[in-house]
Amino acid sequence: MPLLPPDPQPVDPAPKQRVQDEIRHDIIFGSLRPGTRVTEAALAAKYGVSRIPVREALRALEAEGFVDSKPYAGSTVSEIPVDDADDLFAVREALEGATARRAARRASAQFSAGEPSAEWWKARRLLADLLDDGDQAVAEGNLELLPELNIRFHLGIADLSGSASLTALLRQISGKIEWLYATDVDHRGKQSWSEHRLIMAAIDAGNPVDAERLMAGHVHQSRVGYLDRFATP
Amino acid sequence: MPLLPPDPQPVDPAPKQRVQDEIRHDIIFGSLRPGTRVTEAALAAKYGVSRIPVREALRALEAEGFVDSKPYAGSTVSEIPVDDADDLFAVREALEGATARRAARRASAQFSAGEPSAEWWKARRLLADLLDDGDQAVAEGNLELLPELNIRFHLGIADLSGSASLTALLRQISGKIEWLYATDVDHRGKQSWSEHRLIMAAIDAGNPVDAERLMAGHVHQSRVGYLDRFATP
DNA sequence: CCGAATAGTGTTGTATGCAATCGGCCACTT
DNA sequence: AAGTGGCCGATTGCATACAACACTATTCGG
Repeated sequence: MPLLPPDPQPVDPAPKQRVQDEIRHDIIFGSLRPGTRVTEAALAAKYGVSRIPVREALRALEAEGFVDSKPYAGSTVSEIPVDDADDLFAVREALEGATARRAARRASAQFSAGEPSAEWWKARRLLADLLDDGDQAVAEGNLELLPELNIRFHLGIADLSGSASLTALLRQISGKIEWLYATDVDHRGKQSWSEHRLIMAAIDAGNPVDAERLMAGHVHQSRVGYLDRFATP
Repeated sequence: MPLLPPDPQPVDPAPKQRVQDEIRHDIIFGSLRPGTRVTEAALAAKYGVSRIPVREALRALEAEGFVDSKPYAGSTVSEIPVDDADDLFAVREALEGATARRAARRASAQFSAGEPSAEWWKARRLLADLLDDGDQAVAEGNLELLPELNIRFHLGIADLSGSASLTALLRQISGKIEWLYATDVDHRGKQSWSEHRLIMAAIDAGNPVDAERLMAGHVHQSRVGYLDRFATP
């Protein structure tokens, strides 16, 4: 019986990154509940890779605060930091106010210096698509898509700010905050999403003051909304 | 010539952690300048371990924002985020205000509920030693010891707050901020260090309001001092 | 019957080897 | 001579193999 050619499967571009994103997604939105014990071997089998990529993914997720590891003892999914909710939102307000302000500054700088750079256009284009996707989701009532789109929008703004260190911080904190909403599926409605276009407009207009104010207010609204819902004072 | 017995060296307790701390220390304080290309093999040889612990350390440092890695292309030391200085300080004010406040709350909670837990005592003890070491360094004029002690004090307060997620965030941001001071050896003087005892006292007194106010003011002072020195408006 | 030392099992930590990929150099073409 | 294509060294990504350690259960002594 003739063997088929070795492996015409589409080559997996980056196993480690894929594994890391999958596990994080499963923790934030899905199946991996806090306290669950996760072993490298099990995850390796689940994703069809060896332990090494899984190890690296777990280390990264540990740095992001989603799993706790003890040497030779294994890893477990962290507890959702509900007690830190208010503080996390406070830090996020400061952080996202800064990213929005810087994004607006950078936008005007890009245009005043001739043609914007390629990477700027790429980031801006991504945001345009995200806004469209979100609007479509709202129009069709697919509110369950919003949490993921929401993260990506805010990270997109951070990218546009051009600050790697602020983006890294936001990546860490926004994941946690989205995690807080884990049990609440359609927690933020159409109102919250529509504010994104206002923020985007302020950035495009190169208006740092409005961009920061709108973003801080936007974040503050979700903070208040969260605390109203899950009052843990 | 007779061979010595195999390896009477004191056993290395945690190579990966040690390597990671060493590299980060070299980046923040020492020899590894931004833009330097770091290869796994070279670091492995330097620290006498195989590539795997080095890999994991580099991944962690990448998550912390100290190195940039591209797949199959290698890693380089990141640029010092001088442009983000003001924003990083702003975020840090919000963050450390929160940790100090929570540390004070937790302190009173520990004592009101009978005997404090063992881990609380351990963290508190560490801070006591740090404060003594810092005072001694100031008294003897060893100001070059202060940056490292400073990081550890602030992280110690975060530990005392009992919030893992806030501690993780601070770990990331405080490293960057100390990095900003890299070129300036004795940047903060005796005044700044002495404020630490005031903060500690407010926490021990279980006074969240004072703890937050003092800590925020303390951080704000270093922010102002930094911007005065390296004005990049 | 109970406590403590101990062997067993499972999991992580590290080392080595090989394959995939990137960057630069050189010959070749136009 | 400048641009272009392909080859080669260097480096990382991953898989397999083994060693070190933590946790559990079992057994032995009291």
